[in-house]
Amino acid sequence: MSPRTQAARTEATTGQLLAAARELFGRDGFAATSIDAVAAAGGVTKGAAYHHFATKGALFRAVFVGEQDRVTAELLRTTAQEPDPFAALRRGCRTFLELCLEPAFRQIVLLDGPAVLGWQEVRAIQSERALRVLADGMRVAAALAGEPGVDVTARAHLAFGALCEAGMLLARADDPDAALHALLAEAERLVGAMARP
Amino acid sequence: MSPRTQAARTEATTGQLLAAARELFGRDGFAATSIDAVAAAGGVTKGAAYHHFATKGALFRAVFVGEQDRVTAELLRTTAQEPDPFAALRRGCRTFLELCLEPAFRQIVLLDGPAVLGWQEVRAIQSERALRVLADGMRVAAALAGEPGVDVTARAHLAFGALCEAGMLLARADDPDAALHALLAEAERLVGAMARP
DNA sequence: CACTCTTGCATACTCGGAGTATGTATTGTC
DNA sequence: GACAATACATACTCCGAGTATGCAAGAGTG
Repeated sequence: MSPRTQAARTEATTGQLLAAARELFGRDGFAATSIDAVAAAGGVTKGAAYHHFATKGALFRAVFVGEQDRVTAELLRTTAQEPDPFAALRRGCRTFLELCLEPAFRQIVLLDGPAVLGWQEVRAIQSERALRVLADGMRVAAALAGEPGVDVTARAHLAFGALCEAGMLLARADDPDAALHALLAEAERLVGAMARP
Repeated sequence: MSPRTQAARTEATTGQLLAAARELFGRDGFAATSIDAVAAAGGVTKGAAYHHFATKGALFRAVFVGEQDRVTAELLRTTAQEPDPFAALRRGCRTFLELCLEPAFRQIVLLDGPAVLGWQEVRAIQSERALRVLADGMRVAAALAGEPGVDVTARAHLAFGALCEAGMLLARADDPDAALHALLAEAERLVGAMARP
């Protein structure tokens, strides 16, 4: 190997580990995935994993945050093109549900996340990410609908919970495409209703 | 001990185990609870536990089903007194959120359930219980609102997801009573909106 | 009411996986 | 170039899920 800087080594190793962890956690779930397996899949040993991540939960947390960042970026990207706040909310629903079509995303974000990290931790992570985007969107929409300055955090949470459930429901549908349309309609209805006074 | 019938012995032992399991799973979570601990708390040994429950997951499943039955019974009891379908739906929201005030209920039903049993299994269990009550209520309400025969399963799921999220949100509120009122208002709004065309 | 057969349960294991201790090589600093 | 710090590997410990086996106490049959 060519000599590299420490930062580069760390970057490379954690990158391998995170990629492998996202793969295995996403496919087999947190409980059924061992650190050894992740390390092996990442081309390193358990020692390396424990050098960079204090615990198995910490590794999972990093993967979880990565997924959250992905959703947030997607949400910001797709909704930015919608000038109308309500249209942006609907577009956000669609983006989120489309992400839920990935089994790994569902497993990590919707199933294991809360159980492994605790709800409080998950909430803290999401508050600055997807939930923030949703709440911001609802605030703008509420202002447009003639109810400015209202506190939308609770509404955003409820709507988010509904979206997560829709995502899981979508997963096991016989015809995902048809289900996506039906659930999307319901979700848009719901979010729209929540965003108005 | 006085000589007893086999059925009575089984009944007693599984009862002890389920009570202890509900206590420990509810307090420490599934992962942090060992079968040994449950058995000890129930006054028996691991052997007894594994005689009646094939696996740790099976024991958890039994506890989970017990909680689901509890919710369902409570929902049926409290909503039965409401003559108006919409009032019954609102009452159901209140009942559910009040149950969510119990930490053990949240831990078992909302946090660990999906991760341990898988979403599909959880859905199957709930479909004949709480979700059924909610869907039935929404069907009646939809019929009253002039949209009879509509398929409300998707809506019921979304509303249920929102309620679960509200339950978790309620848990960490500084003032649970005030939060209960605020969230209840939002939840009733949401369920009401979902139940109408 | 003997005699088996089955069921309920305890004790004694195996084994895999999370976390730790320690050694070694590589990089960064003076 | 010596010393420190960091990145990583190897070799453990230990706990807990699941298994094997043994035994005792109902339950069916003559």
